[in-house]
Amino acid sequence: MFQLALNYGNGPMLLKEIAEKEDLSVRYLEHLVPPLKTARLVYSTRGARGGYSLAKAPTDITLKDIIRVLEGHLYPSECVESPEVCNRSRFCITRDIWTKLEETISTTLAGFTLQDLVDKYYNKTHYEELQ
Amino acid sequence: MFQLALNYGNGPMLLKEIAEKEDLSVRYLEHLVPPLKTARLVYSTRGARGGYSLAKAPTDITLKDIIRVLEGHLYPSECVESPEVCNRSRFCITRDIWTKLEETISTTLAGFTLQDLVDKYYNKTHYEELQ
DNA sequence: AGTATTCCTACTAAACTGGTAGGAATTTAA
DNA sequence: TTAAATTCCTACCAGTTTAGTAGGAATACT
Repeated sequence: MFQLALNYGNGPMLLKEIAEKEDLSVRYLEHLVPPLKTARLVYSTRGARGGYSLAKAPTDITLKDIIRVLEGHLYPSECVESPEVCNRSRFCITRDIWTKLEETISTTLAGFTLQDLVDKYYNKTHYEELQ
Repeated sequence: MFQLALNYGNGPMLLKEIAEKEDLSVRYLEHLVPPLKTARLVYSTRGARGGYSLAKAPTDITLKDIIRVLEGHLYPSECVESPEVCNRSRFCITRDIWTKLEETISTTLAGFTLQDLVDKYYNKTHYEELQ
């Protein structure tokens, strides 16, 4: 998603390019794509000259959006979302803590957009050029 | 640890009691104890009339202490602590985010002590009595 | 028609999680 | 001194998750 953000506005990007730049296999990346499409964070064009693009501006995609889609949840324990998995949920003190923890994780990740990463990236590059 | 905190000041507590109150097996609890001892969060007395006690006051044990001991770490990716696991660490933007995330998780958990849980517990119980 | 590329489904190997099991060591108490 | 209670140590195990690989179908451009 970071590579797509870097490429935003320049047409579709190939998995092959992303694979090279991020040192991952195309086969693996293919696996990550479907949920991102369902969540309408990216769209694809098939066939030759195809590829992937972000479906929204990098300013409008938070890391929370992405991680929720790729990892499924942000809580440290299932019981936060589904109290019924444990019959102690009703009065469990620890569960209150897990809930709090999910909130801060959630807030932290929602605080970063893809654009922030892009900006960081250019700052870092710039910084290293000055060394 | 919560049960030990509830029992703090009343001598050693049996794993059997904890197992009953938390609906876990003694066999499983036995597994959790050694790291807690090494970290000097609890101490034990063996043999008949033995059991476990907190090694410090509940006010002096944070949830971060406990979870670090039982779960080993708080970061979402190994690279936060060990940059060498990935040769992209040096310039990886995502790693900066994982580091930030670990910080907020860490801070949140360090913000709760066992005594806070005990207090919450009594408040809840009290609240339910009023229903 | 051929090539490039996404898309779909199945498979797999290693690690992790949440346990169970057997039995030795230690302490108290009758 | 023996029996009972309990922690302690080591080994094992089964299900789930993670991080992939693999084959080949569908689609679109040239």
